[in-house]
Amino acid sequence: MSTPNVPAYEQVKSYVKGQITSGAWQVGDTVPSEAALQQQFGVSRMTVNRAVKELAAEGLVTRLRGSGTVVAQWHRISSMLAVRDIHEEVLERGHAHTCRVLRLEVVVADAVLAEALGVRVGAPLFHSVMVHLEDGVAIQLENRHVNPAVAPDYLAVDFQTTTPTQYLFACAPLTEARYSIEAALPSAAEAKSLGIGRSAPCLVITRCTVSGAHVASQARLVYPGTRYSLSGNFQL
Amino acid sequence: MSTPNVPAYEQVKSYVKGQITSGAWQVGDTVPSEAALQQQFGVSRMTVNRAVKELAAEGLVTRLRGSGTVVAQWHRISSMLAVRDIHEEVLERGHAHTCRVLRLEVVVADAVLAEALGVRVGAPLFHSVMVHLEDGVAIQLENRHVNPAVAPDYLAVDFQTTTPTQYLFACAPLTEARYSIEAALPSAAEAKSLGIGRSAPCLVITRCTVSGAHVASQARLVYPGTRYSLSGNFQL
DNA sequence: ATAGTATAGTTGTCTATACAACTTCTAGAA
DNA sequence: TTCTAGAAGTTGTATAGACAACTATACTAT
Repeated sequence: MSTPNVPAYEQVKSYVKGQITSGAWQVGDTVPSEAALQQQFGVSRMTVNRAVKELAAEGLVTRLRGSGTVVAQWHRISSMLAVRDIHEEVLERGHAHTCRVLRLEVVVADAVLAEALGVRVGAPLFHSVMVHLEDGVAIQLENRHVNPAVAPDYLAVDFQTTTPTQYLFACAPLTEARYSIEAALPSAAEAKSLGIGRSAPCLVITRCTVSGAHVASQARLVYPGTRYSLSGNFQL
Repeated sequence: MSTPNVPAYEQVKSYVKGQITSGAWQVGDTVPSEAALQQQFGVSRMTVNRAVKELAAEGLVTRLRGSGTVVAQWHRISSMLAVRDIHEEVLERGHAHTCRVLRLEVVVADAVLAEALGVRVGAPLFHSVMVHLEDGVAIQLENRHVNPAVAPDYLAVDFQTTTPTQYLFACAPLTEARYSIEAALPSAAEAKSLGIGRSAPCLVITRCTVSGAHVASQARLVYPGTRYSLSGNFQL
């Protein structure tokens, strides 16, 4: 090791990464074999293996047993897009988060809800509608249906101190989540609750969370487009 | 190894993952140490280390040297959200992708563009506006400014066969990308080009790609909300 | 010429060991 | 009681070696 502070495998990673990002190694080019890198850096094969394996996990290279390693086609333009708990997000910006509960009730599952939550038509479901405010400004309307089998005490939760997401996490471990993001206009009720016009475009996130064999809940999150945007970045 | 086909480290991973998703180990609980798991499974410590290290990379557990491993506080319902090349996305759905180029020209950088692309005010920039169609239906309007230093031949590209993203990838390796997603109404020109009304909400993705020292390009991608949605899912 | 076989090269996994870096707890000293 | 030093426990990194699984190539026999 030349520099004791930087691990050897990181040095190998940096080297390979540098060759790729500089354009020296083009897409489809073969990356030196582990044996070659081992000689070049004077480290053990396991160390080289770790370096290249991690690069493969990051999507920079593609490995094929018996064949070799090549520079990958798409350095994932896909990136981690965090859809986080609104409470934490607001707090992290150093602002105050408050919540106004508009509805908290038991409803009967219609065909659509029954299908989505995996219950029988006519089965009872918990339903909550609340507005989340950041420094007094409404930034999210949360319309949620909850499976009573997963969170039997949902109606008794104090949503001033606990968000539905937090409570559901505590009730049952999450095993799967599906979501979609689209642009849409708010319904009349949603517009009124958010204090925006009916023609104001909104980001609508629909999220369905699964816990084991049960669908835990389905949520429709409406964000006024003028007050909220998702952002992310991607490096290397 | 009980089953020769499944690697030992995968068995350890499955075990730990199962304990977490079943709720047996709650958030904050300590995960058995590598030495304990080593004894339990009768494998070497390196194998256990790989298993738990990968779980940490996946975000299921948090590790702290000297202290131990605990079940992670994953309020990050984060997931890979793929913002992909429109061409491939349409082809993958088995549909036909066509493209209508509306503008392809040289413009002079104003203050905003100069700042975004890291060039001087007044410097020349390439500007393209095109509509992408899926089976003849407009699904994306792409408004892009390109740094000539990165892609000097941008104006000569045949965008019927090559998308700007593909061409820019070929020109210069991507090192960084920033993007944001918001809901907005289209401008009059955008609405006309997409064949939608001015009051139709749209998903707007703004993306800035960096290649080495240069900002390669900045793009504004407008998707009609009624025809497009981003979706993803997250497991385990 | 073609098909099958052997061989070299490459990656995937696993072991046993070693040391370093860090945290936590405990026992002893002030 | 309070502080400090040390011991024990835990994770991070690295090594040398081994075998398995797979690919690609070259060679041989038909």
